Amino acid sequence: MEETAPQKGTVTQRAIERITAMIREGELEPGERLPTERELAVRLGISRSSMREAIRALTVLGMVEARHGSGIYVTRLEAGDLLETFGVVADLSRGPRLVELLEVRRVLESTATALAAARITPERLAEVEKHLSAMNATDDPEEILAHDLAFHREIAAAAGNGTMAAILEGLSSRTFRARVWRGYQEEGAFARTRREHAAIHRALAARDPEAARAAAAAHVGAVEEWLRGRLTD
Amino acid sequence: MEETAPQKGTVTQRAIERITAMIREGELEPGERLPTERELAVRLGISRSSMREAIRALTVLGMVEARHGSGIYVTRLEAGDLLETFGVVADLSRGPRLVELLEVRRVLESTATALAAARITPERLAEVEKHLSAMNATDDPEEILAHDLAFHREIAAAAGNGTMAAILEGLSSRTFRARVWRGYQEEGAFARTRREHAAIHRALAARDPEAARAAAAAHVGAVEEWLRGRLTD
DNA sequence: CGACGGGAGTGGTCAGACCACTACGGGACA
DNA sequence: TGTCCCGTAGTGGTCTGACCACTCCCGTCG
Repeated sequence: MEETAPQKGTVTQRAIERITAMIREGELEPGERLPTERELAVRLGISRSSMREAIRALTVLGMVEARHGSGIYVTRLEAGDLLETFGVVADLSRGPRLVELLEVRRVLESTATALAAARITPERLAEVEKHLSAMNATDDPEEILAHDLAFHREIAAAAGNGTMAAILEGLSSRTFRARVWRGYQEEGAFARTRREHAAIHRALAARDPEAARAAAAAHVGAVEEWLRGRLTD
Repeated sequence: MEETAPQKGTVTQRAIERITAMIREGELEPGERLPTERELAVRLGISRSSMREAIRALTVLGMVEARHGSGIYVTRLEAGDLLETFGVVADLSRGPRLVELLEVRRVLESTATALAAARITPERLAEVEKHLSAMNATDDPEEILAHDLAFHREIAAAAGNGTMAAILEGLSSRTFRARVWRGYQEEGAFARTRREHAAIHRALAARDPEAARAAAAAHVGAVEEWLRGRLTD
């Protein structure tokens, strides 16, 4: 029936796949600039509107970045770039799925903390200590949360697995932490959190992976348990 | 200087945020149909082209699904829908990051398998057995790979954490498995893989979480080690 | 030699038209 | 009376061409 082209799916979808393939096969290197929207549209034989939709899709996926007036560029294609969308899951989750997310975080965070205990450099450990003190030196919830995030981020980075760190980053997205943390801290969990952070830091300083794993698991597990209880009410 | 609207970011970006907010706040329920593209464009005071780009972005994020001729619908918003994009990381990763991905998978897969050992139902265990036998009964690599995937998928589902299962699904995306698996199996790892799968199954049947965790970790770890060695060549 | 100003080129937005497909209901038929 | 079919209204999908906002570079002027 058809003449030449199989024409499966929408033209935009095909454009997305074509460009994805070019990036995957290495025809387009990280940081490299793509042809213009107009040129890409001509090359693939589609309209500029459709091409723009494809570009938008790739932008959301973190594969590509558009700079107004300058051009479209391939990102560094690192885990952080590609996993930025991970945060939406955390943002849109409610009820039981928040517990699931914490469960995943407990598993990954404990592993990352254990790895960090074995690999962390003195400089980075100092950074961790900095955030720990800053966190204990203020009463402003916003500031506490910020240092709390930075504390764990530093540890995740020290674990040496960028992919794991990127996933953990997504699991701690601002709105997620704010939603869960608020209720947790309102019930006077400050002291407990402080003790747990101190325990994690001690394990890191002692270069004790097993203790670090246990401390991190307990830390996340505490929030997890609290949330579980709150859901059954 | 400005009159009324602060106008931060592009209009498309704002549209994405507006609709995301509507979904997050529950104004739009899962499965519900959105207003027309044309209507949404009018409501937010932007052109249809820009609105279409916003819709495309939300489609890629798995929050929304467009059906030609019918309308735009909010997805079920389950972990599987939202984490579909996770696969692109696996598809675009090369070299050291493949090892990182396997490291993450080892951690999550071992936990999921341990949970499954404690929770799996007889029916689901029968499914697992089915794929195990099917995998051992053929020589066609394609078929083996398919049953291999299904074997682990079934176990992940039995663990009862949909989010974890969705992440693992992304880590086993077709192209990823094909790329890594091919080289691994070509070196005669069939027998080894078979033994490891059998060990995992035994642990599940025995309802032994610790054994299951160890077997799964060893299974993924074997591939991980092989890949590590191949990268240093 | 350096600052600067303008123009070419890029992504961002808009408008309006038409195409492809779905869903639904009214009419023809058994 | 019931069933099937097909027309049609309405939806997403695509195209065109125009203009705007911004970046970057190069030639000019001080």
